Amino acid sequence: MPHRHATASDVARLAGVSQSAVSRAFTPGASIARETRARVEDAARELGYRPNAIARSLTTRRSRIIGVAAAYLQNHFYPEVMEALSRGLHARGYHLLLFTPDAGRDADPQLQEVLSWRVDGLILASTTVSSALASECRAAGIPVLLFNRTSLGTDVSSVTGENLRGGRLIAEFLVAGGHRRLAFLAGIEASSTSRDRERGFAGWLVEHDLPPPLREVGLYDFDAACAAARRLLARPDRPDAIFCGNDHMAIAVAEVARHEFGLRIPRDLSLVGFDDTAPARWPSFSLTSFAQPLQPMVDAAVALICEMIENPAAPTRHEVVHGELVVRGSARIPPEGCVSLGDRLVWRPPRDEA
Amino acid sequence: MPHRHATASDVARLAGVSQSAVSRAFTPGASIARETRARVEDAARELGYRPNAIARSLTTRRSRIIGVAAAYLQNHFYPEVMEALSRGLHARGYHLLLFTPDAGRDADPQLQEVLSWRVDGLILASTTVSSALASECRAAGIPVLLFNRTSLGTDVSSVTGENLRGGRLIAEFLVAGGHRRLAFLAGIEASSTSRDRERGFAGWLVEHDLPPPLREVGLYDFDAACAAARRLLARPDRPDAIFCGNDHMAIAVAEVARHEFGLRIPRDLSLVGFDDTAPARWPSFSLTSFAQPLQPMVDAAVALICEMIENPAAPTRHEVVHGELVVRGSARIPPEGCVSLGDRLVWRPPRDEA
DNA sequence: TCCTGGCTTGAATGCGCATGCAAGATTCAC
DNA sequence: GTGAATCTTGCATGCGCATTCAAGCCAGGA
Repeated sequence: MPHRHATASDVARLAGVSQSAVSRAFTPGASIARETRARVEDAARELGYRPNAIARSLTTRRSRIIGVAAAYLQNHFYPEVMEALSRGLHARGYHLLLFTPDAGRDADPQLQEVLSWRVDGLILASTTVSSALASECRAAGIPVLLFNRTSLGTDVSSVTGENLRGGRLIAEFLVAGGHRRLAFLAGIEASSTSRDRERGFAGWLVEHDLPPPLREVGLYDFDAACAAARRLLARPDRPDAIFCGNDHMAIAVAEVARHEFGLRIPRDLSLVGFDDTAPARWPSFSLTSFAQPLQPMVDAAVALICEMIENPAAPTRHEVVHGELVVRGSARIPPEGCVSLGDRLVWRPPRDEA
Repeated sequence: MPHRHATASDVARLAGVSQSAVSRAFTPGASIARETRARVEDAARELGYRPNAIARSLTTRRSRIIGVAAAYLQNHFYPEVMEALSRGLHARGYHLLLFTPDAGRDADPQLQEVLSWRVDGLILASTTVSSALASECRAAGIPVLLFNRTSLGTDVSSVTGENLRGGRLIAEFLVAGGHRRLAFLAGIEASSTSRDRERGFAGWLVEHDLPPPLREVGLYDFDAACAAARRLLARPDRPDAIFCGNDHMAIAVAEVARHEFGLRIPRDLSLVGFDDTAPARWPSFSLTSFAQPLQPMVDAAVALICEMIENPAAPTRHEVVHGELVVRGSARIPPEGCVSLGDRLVWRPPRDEA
């Protein structure tokens, strides 16, 4: 019953041309007479013909598919990334093969399958690859791009936000706000984002002869972050400001602080997040957060992966996309340094005119 | 520089067998001697061979790819659906080609491209197809499944939650809680979910000789829902209970009610949502919401699309997955009818023992 | 008129794999 | 020990398309 799909040969027969002509009619820039193309297009329309992307990929050896990994879609940040990525890649003629690795470890197992599709490139959001697989990809000429992660031992290109600077800035911001009992809520410890944010945060404090922050691990998970918040807030030397590794965890901490400990934010506790996701803007949270600008990051990723596809021999690159500390109501606001930027309030260290 | 991928012939040469043997070694159930398979596997390992999925698809005429559309990823519900779908399809050996149609209209334009990949099936979440394309798909033998939507004029299979019953139940719940000035916040008016929820809600009221609810449109969009909430709450005959077409909008309404109108929930205003997404469980919202059980819905969708692939001639089906009204703190709780179910409190109409 | 060069076109080929077919190898029953 | 049944195997072919190559066509210059 299911009608077979029309093939180029079917169209050729109807149009009275060769199969090659049909192929040329659907290949931009191919050598074909205007009139012939029109005849082919008519016939194609009549038969409902669309070139078979699979067959095309087989001969051209380019699939025009990008494998995209996204674990951790619970974090509002990533769905938005997916959507933007999808649009960006589409605009360049690529399709998007989605897979969801298990959170917290590298994407190897699922990656293997995706590689059998001879994807033109690989974008890994919130995951990493093993070095072994990364070099296998390099040998096979398949560009790999880490999004919002970098890889330690392995030389893989990446697009990230300013994790290090963000961490430093937040330390300075909280200290400028008068806080001295600081804490950091780490995400997944193996993740470069969590490490860099912490390194920036703790590093700035050390450099300024301030005690290192308290520390708990929230695994970038809501429930784990709640548990970490309970431990942190139950301490006799309860911190008066917490920098949370991302907004998702910051919201968890806010909930626990308010509803379980009866704390007022920011009077009793300042909270700063990272990512500036949609819920951060909801008045209930009004979260001060370091913004990773989504669209620029995605644009950079799309541009970079396309360059890598065109020139697989190019050296790896690490793009860092500039962000801002967006000031809202969840953390005490220092007396100076706030600047309005567009419709947002951002914070710049007062000594710094930049 | 990029090493070419090893092919079945390369492996065959190394293993001293024919290319057919290699193919059989990678085809479960094929007729091949245990020892031959071992030899092939060794050679394959040595060369880093993986069967080329594109070539395989070309010959088998099955791509083992499912096209998945997801607009509206802002709503927490859909990222979770994507993740579950990805896992479910993966478990059955399918891959997932993602595309993101423009919200609020049918997925036709992008669908055309996806069809050129000869996908084995199509799952559309929060979108629909035009009847024209739907019948084209049927003619081509490509199963189409709507997820969380149904299609009016067109005969396309679907998996939905109990939109109609949910709407009725919520009406009954709010009336049992003593409310009389009810309002409904619609999503996208063309969407079947919004229509069905409203039909259930308003229908129950009419049947019980109660006045129809006030009505505003929030387009399933946060900002639009905020604006709708402002209009609703500024009325002289302000409603004392609002049923919001989904949680995403309910949160918008909660924010406006609290932070712009100074209302207390549920003392001044009861709020009920739909979907029971993660934020509904956050204490700040503690949203009473009709749960569309994610995993059962996704399981049903995966099972259904697989059946449709195996039997393309089967008649269309409309699966409705049973849900519950989860009672939390955002709406006044009727004196009776609450039942605890697992770790949740759900509401059953008191007269009804089911 | 003849030749040159630019456009178009079709035939032929191959991308990498699965599979029908027939031949060869092996096993089993008798 | 023999014939039949069962397993394995390689050969050949085709999936639908892009692309190379050579041939055909036409316009323009000599």
